[in-house]
Amino acid sequence: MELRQLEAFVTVARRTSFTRAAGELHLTQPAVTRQIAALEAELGALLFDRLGKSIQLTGAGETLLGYAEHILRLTDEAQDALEELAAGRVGRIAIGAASTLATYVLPPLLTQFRQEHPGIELSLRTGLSARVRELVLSGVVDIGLVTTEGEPAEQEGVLVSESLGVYETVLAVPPGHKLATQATATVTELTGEPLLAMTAGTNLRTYAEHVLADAGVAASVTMELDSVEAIKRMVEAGLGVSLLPRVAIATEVAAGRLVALTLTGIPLPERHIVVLRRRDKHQTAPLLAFLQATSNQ
Amino acid sequence: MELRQLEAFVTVARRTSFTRAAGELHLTQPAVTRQIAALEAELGALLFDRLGKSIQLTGAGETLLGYAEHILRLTDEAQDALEELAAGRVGRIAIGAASTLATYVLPPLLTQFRQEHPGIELSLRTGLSARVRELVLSGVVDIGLVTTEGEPAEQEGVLVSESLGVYETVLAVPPGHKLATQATATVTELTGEPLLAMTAGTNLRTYAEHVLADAGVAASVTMELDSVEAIKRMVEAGLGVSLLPRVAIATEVAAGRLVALTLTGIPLPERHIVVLRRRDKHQTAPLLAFLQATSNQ
DNA sequence: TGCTCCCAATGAATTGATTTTATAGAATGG
DNA sequence: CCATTCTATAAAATCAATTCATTGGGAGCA
Repeated sequence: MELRQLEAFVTVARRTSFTRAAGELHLTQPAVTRQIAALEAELGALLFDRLGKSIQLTGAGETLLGYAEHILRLTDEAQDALEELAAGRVGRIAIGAASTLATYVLPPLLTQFRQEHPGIELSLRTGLSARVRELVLSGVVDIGLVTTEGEPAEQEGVLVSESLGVYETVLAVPPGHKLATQATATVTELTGEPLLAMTAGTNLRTYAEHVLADAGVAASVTMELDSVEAIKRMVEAGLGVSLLPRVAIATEVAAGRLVALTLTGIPLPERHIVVLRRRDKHQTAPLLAFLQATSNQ
Repeated sequence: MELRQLEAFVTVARRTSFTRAAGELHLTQPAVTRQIAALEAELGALLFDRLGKSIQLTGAGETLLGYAEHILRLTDEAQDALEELAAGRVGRIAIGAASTLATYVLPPLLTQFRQEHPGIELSLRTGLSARVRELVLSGVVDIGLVTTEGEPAEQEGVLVSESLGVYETVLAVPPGHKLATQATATVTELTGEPLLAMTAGTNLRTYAEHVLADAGVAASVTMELDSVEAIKRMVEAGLGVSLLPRVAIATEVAAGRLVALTLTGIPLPERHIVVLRRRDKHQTAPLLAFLQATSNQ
């Protein structure tokens, strides 16, 4: 059974004539005759009674006709659905993102994207940057948003990277702090300051320790927390200062609850916000739209 | 899009491998690759991301997979349905029958047939024998049950005939009648008897008149009715006698309410109960079962 | 009855599509 | 880095479908 044969069959049944069906199908009459004959042979059933000049569906033919019309309608629907996908009107994007980015960068981005592309489903998985990289590699997510040490390699293995900008770490102090009037701060100015930090093992903590060590500053970590949000509240409460991503405190800075000081004289390479994807994974229309939205941010 | 391609696609998707799918389909791997490639080209969409060693359905692939599985399930169902038909477990027989036969011959036949073949729908159209013949010719009914004058021709044009037996016309008299003790009667014995007859124009009336005329008997038609049932009631009531088909009074004879006398010395050829069908119309399994049931009667 | 028209079926040749064989190219896993 | 294990591709062979030309059979009409 082939769709071509079913189409011929349905046409013959509708026009009650092999010859007329042939015309409609842009075929010759023998071709149609043979397709029906092939169907009949395979199904082991006569589909038409050949009553001399006219033909008539048999019971088997009527039964098959119902199925054939259903099947052909489904093929049309399938094609329509794929066109919708190709046009980017519907679809699905699976995003993997490092936790900080998922919390502070993605929400406004996704909100806007969802408004502009209401037909596209979004799914989000979060994790450490290394884990996100694995998700992209295995194809579980279409793209990953991670942070990197230094300028990302354009391409490594099957992965393609594109930087969305610098992922700046700033010094967060409460408005009343003695450094709060400055726009910038050197790492050495942190000497003696009570420092709030993420738990050991996180990217942020590792980076902070590197920064301090490379500058020869022996800062005292007075409190260790497992949540950026918690650290922010502590700093606001005047319990100390902290090195935090600029994107993580943008809201508090705008509201005047925190002050962000750009760190100068940092010996480490700048970190970047990077979009990651497999080179060999097809970029669907929705994905392209999303990538464009992130770039324009 | 062809079913062969969809089958290949579904297999590849299920086994997540062109090579394994090829084995399952009893094809080589390049053949499968080409079928998928053809699908992708026609649909204008990538169906799988080729991630080096492994492959993964794209969004378009997932969309198509749903349709493809649905479509393939329908083709299986269609084949099953046609097998049911071929096996004669389901089906439909359209029967045309002359009115008398429909009333007195068919009911017990159909009752039994329905019990033995509960899956087969039966439809019945009645009419004069000539009309039934037209219905068979035009293919509106699968077979016709008619009465004929004389032995039916085995084949005339596209019609095939088979006699089911003699359609005997007998003399119906009430139990107390003077002829009621005889088993047979000659036509001349009808002289002077009050005769009840069908309305002019019916086959039965025409036949009765021929019988009487050819025997030189001038019988008086005392009452003309348009229903065999009515005539039977009148004869039972002693209002006269009548020439009726034996099959039409079998019940009353068995119950002792009427007596049937075989007519002897009839100059006309015997009438037959005949099954009529188009030679070029396929005999389905249900139809064959029905024909066999009628023959065994 | 015979004639013509019209339709489907068939045979042979051709065209077209699919499959196989053999091989290349690419990525993974040790 | 090498061996392995995938998919992709090129060319030849096989298989299937289409066309052209023709036959056969029923229907309509004189």
